[in-house]
Amino acid sequence: MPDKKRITLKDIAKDLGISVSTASRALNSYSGISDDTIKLVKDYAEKHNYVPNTMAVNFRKNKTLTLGLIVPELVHYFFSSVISGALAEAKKRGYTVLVSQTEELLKNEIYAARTMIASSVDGIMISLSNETKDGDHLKELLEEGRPVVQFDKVLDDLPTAKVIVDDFNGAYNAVTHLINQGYQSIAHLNGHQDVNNSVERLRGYKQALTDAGLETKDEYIIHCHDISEQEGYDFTKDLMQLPDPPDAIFCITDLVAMGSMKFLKEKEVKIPDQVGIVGFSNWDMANFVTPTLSSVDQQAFKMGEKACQILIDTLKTGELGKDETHLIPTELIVRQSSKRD
Amino acid sequence: MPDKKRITLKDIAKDLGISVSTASRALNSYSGISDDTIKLVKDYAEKHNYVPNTMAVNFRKNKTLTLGLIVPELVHYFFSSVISGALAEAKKRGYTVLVSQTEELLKNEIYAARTMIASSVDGIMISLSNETKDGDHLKELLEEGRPVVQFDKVLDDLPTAKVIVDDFNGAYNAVTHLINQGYQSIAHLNGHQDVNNSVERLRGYKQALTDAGLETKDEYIIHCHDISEQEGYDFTKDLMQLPDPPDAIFCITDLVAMGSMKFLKEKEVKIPDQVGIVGFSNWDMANFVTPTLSSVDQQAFKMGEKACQILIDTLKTGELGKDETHLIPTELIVRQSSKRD
DNA sequence: TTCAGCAAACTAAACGATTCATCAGGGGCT
DNA sequence: AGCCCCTGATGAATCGTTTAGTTTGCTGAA
Repeated sequence: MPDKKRITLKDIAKDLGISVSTASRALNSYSGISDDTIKLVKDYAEKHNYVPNTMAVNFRKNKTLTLGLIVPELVHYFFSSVISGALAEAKKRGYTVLVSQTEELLKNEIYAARTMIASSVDGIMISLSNETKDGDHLKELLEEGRPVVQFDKVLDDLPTAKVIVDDFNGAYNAVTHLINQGYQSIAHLNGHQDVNNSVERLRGYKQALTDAGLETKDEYIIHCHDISEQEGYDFTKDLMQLPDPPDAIFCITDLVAMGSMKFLKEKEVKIPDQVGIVGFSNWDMANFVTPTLSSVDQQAFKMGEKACQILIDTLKTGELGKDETHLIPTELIVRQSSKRD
Repeated sequence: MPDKKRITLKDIAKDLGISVSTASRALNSYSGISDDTIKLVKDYAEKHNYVPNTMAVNFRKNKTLTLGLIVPELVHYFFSSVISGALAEAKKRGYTVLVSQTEELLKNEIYAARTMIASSVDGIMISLSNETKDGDHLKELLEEGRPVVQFDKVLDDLPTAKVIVDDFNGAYNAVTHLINQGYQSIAHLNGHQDVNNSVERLRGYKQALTDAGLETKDEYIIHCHDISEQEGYDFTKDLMQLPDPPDAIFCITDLVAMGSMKFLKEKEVKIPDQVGIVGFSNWDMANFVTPTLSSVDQQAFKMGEKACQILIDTLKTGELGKDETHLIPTELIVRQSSKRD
């Protein structure tokens, strides 16, 4: 059992014949310490490989330099990218990150929030589960003075900073692109109308059509329930059986787009010649399907970065985050599935 | 600024007219406290929502109930699954997890290890970066008595517990499956021979051929450098231009398999009729390519679980982990790309 | 010469929980 | 009655660091 005991401030002080407080101040470059002493202590610390005991520091300062990050699903291109961005920003600013996933269950989310409190993180970033309808468990954090930043799936009436994807413009640009490619009858596989993202994307879709002088048809707008590949398949089938089938489909998600393309390929409908497809999310698989799938990139990495940045800024200024919403711009990635010229 | 001050043991003691130590012992169900007092204290704590200050406990006990987890790449199906498994196990046993990624760079790995030490995690799980050739930065942890568990990409001569995929049997089963499907000339797109996984998979490939009485041909074994889709494409082209081209390809990775299939589809070679393909990793995209890709699932979730379990067991027993290697069995997922009957 | 002023160092308290060593009091035993 | 032992409770030390408050000693001005 190695357990090589770490050297402490006390050891330094004793060996150098100074007091513990002097050693502490010297290392932290506090005022009221001579340059000589500072050098002396720093050299000694360096040489003896002094590492301050973080637990003691945390305890004393009542800060941990640790942030909590709660996501619904970890094995997910979008969320792992968000985490990646948050980790990068946190690292840059000297913080570490405690990660937890809820599997889209409220009870896990509450548990995670409690755990974060217990681990005394300085603040948290969270993307809410689908089940979450109120934020009592987050209020507990706020009441303790630990700031919260919501991202992606947020609760509007919870007074915290929020970072969300610019779904409206993402959808708007995607549909406008389809129009520019010459598609005339564009359908939209949308999601639940009680989910914000779905609402915004639908709004963007409609606005793009309107702005281009195209009419919106109700039968071209279908709402998925569980946003699965199967639904993409089934609803595309429905769409293509309409008396006046669409010549392009804007899908709420790449997964739905996969199902959509699967059906079309089975029926030997040519993509993009006969029907154009654009997805949303830009999963890595968009590159690997045939034809490759055009998609709206949500810049998840940037979202993680931004959320983390806001959180740390809040911690630094000491103000308990303002209730501001930040939009992350999307980027349309055009691939084969929608390029007709 | 809310900052509702938490109640402390001292408060409880004062209000109840007992000593702090009695309160502490009562809450921790120590011996030598009457049942009456225990009930009294527990009820009071419950009522006033007492939460022990974790930082103080950590400090006092020199334990954090926090584990470190270091992976090369977070945005990656395999690694995010590992993390997911580790988080699940950690949660089950009351631990939290600090996550960090190295982007396959040694310098980041060293930094991450340092950060973990500084954050005083109780122990860490790590999958090494490609650049890592020695484990000095991990020895620092071991010397502090913090156990380390290596997984996936490991350094054999570092005396820690290791959890790795059973690459040999995974490859063996994949190739045997191809043989059973009637393929006779099976090629293998392998990786670097200084990476353990590659060596093992190659060994499994050869053994399967030998056991089936088939001969191994050198020109059927190609070593990729960066294991990319492009390489899969290029090397498959090379293979198919041989005077005696293979009728099946076992690819070191799904990504390589993607490239392989891309080439074959472009040349209108029928998969699986003319050429069978099996990949390794079972990425989610294996389900979305056409035809769907047979692949060896590495059970990443289980690997994370196992690594975490070993780590926590080590912590509980207090022994600094034995140098044992645990193999995680693989599972062959047969899809269209290799099913000929 | 004396003392205000200041820099540099020190002492000690504090953070909140755990735990070792101690103590009071009561019951049982001789 | 005197002694021991046991139970239930207490006091105080401790973990390593930070920091408020104080002391020391020196310089330079009155």
